[in-house]
Amino acid sequence: MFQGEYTNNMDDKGRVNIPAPFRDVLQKSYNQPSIIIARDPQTLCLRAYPQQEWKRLLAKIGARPSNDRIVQAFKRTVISSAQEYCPDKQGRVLIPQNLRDYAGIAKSTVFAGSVDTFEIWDATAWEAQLASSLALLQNQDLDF
Amino acid sequence: MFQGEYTNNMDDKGRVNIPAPFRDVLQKSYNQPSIIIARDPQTLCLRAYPQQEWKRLLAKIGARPSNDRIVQAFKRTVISSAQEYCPDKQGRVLIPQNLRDYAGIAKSTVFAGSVDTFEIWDATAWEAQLASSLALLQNQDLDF
DNA sequence: GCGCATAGTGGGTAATTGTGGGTAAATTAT
DNA sequence: ATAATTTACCCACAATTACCCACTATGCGC
Repeated sequence: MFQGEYTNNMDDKGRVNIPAPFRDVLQKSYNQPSIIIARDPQTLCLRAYPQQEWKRLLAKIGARPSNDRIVQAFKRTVISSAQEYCPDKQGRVLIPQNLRDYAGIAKSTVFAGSVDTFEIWDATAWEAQLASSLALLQNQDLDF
Repeated sequence: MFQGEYTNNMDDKGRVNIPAPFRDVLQKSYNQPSIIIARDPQTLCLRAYPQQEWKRLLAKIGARPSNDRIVQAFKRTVISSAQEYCPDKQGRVLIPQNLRDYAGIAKSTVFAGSVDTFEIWDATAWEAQLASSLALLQNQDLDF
């Protein structure tokens, strides 16, 4: 399972290193080095899925009526952006321009574990998001 | 399955390159390089079907009573515009004028994967559509 | 403190993909 | 039938991406 937060730099070609611990999870828990990266529909970040988790998501979508507006919107935002990536020998993937734009990724990039997927953020956006997430939790009674 | 978003330029002759990953899917999953392109009845874009998926669609239409008004409208908009295209050696197809007009395609053209078909958009129209799809999803509780 | 291993970064080269344009065939109109 | 226009096919170039190698930085054990 994916956990932890890591910051890596995207180079001029648009490549970023997938944190080694995440690559380990892919290898050990999923026996598959490659991931599917797509837009996150709710927030301006990207989400990376191991193949198995991606298939699960597709199955959920497939179970719904295909003329559903939400399903259509989902296909247009998420499915359309999704692509499979296999890290190179150094553990990097090339994030295409449209996805970089969506998440506002300039250079400093944050990888955040999210149990069975992980998120990819622009470092600045990540900090802002973190602050607001904390603010939300502080006004809440948590039973865990 | 078709996924990912790609932007290619239509040249002066009206030809556009089908993104290589899509051609791969056609070859590997459908063993057939050619596609059927037709108007999308719901939005101002074109939809490309592998032969097999197109047949499936025709079967669905055939199952309905042929005097149904919806079926008639569907035939007049979609079926009438449909044509089979085989990419040339460079992977391009020539989109006829009437279809270009329908989708408002000028030059910059977006190909968006949509599981078992893919959509063809004018780049500007695509961006507008993407923005509204995102707006729709962000106000939604998604259970997937 | 020193060396080794691992993680991350930068850059060069070769292959693939995308683009522009020319010529021949085919289609349509005159 | 001939001319004009369009479409199909082919070749060459440009841009992008994948792949490979080398270097740096950091942590860990000795």
